[in-house]
Amino acid sequence: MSLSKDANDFLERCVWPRVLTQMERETTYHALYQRELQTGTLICHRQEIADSWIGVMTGFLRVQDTTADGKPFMLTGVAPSGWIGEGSLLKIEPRRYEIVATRPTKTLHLPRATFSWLLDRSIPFNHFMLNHLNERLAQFIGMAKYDRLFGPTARVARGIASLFHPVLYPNSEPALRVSQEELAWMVGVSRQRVNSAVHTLQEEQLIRIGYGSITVLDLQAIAQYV
DNA sequence: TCATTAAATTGTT
DNA sequence: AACAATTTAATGA
Repeated sequence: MSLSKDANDFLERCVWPRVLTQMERETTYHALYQRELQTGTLICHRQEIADSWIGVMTGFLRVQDTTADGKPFMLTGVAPSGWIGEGSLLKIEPRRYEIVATRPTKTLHLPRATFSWLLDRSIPFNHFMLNHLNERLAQFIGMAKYDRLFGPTARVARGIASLFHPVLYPNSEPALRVSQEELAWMVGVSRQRVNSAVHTLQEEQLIRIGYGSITVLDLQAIAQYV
């Protein structure tokens, strides 16, 4: 079976393969395939039936929809080590959103057939999936709350915290490659506001700003920032 | 390895 | 939104 070394390293960092039996893991790994996307590539189109569960090895994905007047707006971002699209696999209906790579990105895909096969036979996989969905739900609820109650700096903090979510993105590296522009899209504020927000957060020793990257120094404080 | 250049990103108005 | 400054990545001697 011919997964790249990158893919194997990536899978070792993921949680769900660990809950499978040896046999299930082998079958699953055999079905996985890899894609490399250039900046701006649409990986999932709106209205199409989802055909795979998508893991981000490197890069960054933007999940977006468009408003009535045609302006795209970002729903969330997917950082490396995150998986997206399970919601569209659990039902058979057209996607309501589209997914775009915001930079060169490597993805790993688990085909729908294999995904369903795991759901049908593995209780541990179902437990993983429930937990995964629950964490994502909590994330969206948190986002809605912050949008209504707190100012832009807190929302930026919320956005950063969500990308460092230990369950959704079990990343080993402390630094995340995300530009301030990507953060701005994600949180729904201007890039200028993100710029000033990250400087405020840096002064408070909560994060460190890098060129095209953010390092979280105190995840606990970032997640609760008001 | 170093210097040069282009591209990306940040910082500021 | 526009512009300048800065950092990185790529290229070639």
